[in-house]
Amino acid sequence: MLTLHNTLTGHKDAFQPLDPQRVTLYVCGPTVYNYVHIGNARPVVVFDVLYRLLSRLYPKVVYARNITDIDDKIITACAETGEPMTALTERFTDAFREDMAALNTLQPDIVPKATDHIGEMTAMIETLIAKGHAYEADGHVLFAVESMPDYGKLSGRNLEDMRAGARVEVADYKRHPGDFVLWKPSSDDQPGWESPWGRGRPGWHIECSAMIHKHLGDVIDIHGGGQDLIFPHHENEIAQGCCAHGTEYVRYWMHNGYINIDGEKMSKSLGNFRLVRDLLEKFPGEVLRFALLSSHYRSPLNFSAELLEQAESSLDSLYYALLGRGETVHADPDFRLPEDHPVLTALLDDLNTSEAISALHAVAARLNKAALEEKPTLKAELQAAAQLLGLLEADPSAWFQDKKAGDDGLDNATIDGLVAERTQAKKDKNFARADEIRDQLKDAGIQLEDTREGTRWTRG
RNA sequence: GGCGCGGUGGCAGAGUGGUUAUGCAGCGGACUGCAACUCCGUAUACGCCGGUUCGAUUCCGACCCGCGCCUCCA
Repeated sequence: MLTLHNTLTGHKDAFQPLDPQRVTLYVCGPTVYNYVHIGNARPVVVFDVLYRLLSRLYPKVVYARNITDIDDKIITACAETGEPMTALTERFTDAFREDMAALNTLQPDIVPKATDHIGEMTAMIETLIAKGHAYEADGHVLFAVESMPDYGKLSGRNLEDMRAGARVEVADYKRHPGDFVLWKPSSDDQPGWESPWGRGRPGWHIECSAMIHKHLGDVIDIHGGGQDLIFPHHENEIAQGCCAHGTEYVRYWMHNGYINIDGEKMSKSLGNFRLVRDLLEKFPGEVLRFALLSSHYRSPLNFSAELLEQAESSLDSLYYALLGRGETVHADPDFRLPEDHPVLTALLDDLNTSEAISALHAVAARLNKAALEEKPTLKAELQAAAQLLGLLEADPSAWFQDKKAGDDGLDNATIDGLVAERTQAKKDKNFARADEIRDQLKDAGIQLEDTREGTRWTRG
């Protein structure tokens, strides 16, 4: 049984899909005005694991993750670069797709773009106005939070507190300080679309509600995102979705914790972010993925070079188990991971990825110790279990040989030649020459290992 | 001010009312021509103070410290 921590209830709940034949998952995607940082990547990787898990448990999972390609930050970025909006957003959408692919995440089934859904958004806004949940004022359309009795239920706040705690100047056309924009007017130099309220553009929250409604339905099973989206974004989505369609909108809300740098939240506004793109220059994507999964998704994760180095060492040891001691082992193609496998049960417990990784190491240890005839099954077990986490999908020898190719200035053929020369030297008991070659390669970052089946080499 | 989260061994990081987390790094040993990999063994821990209990890192209360949201943000 799968249990998930639901922000709405505040504790772990048994997951019961509305329709077990069609589980629906929506995750908030990026606003494409910049390259994404590792904090943006965390929910993508976390919910990728959830997607893999759900796909094992249910016959059909529909996973959607949006692209926000209209937003004031985008307009600002365009003004700075002088680039047309679609050129800029397409550039960063492509970059996002590439970066996430490098982290070995699966493509969602649906990747809707906000600008393709302006019609759905205006239709939803009209519904909200018709039902008395929204009003037009000063060229804007605003959601009236007081029209919704349980507004604030996700983030645990009430309207009185919000009025008292308002830290920003409230626009005078708002009936209540908590009222939020559904549609706002665009000036002539800003991107905009014709609407019943004049030329304008959508507010931030409406796109997700409209796209969920169109692609997934009136009610979805799981909606995920970063903790900072709980308020106001997801609270307002609930308001829109519930009030427009008279449903509960989302049944399970899941939120991942932040990534910190030196104990402080990593964010674009603080300027202490690490771009995925830059990190990929130094570490394989799988190392970044492993680091992101090394702690529980709801805990803060302190990001550092040491974290990545430890992740790489740990991942190496798992790949070493697959690589073996020189013997040739083919994974058993008929192996199927049992329902009570420790890696699976760890993930079923609210995605306990650190425990799952621990269980992975236990399988690797058994594989390392196993008799040759037991290795095909254990190798298949390790790969099948790791697949749930999106790990260990590379060829083991390619993992070691290719991961830092180019750093040492040696191509694989040259290395193979030196290794062959050393093997001959060893045969001739010329250990001085053999060690000289090994030291030379070691200085270039290449380790040699003598196995029963011959010498093999690894980078990094 | 309102709401919420967390403080675990050198580092990362799970978990539990009594029994080894796990990984990385360290130390000792086996293997090896020497190494590497692997295996075996091993040290170091649960913020502080009370309470409940036969027994608490795990439950309860107070305190200290750190962090987050309340405003764009994964």
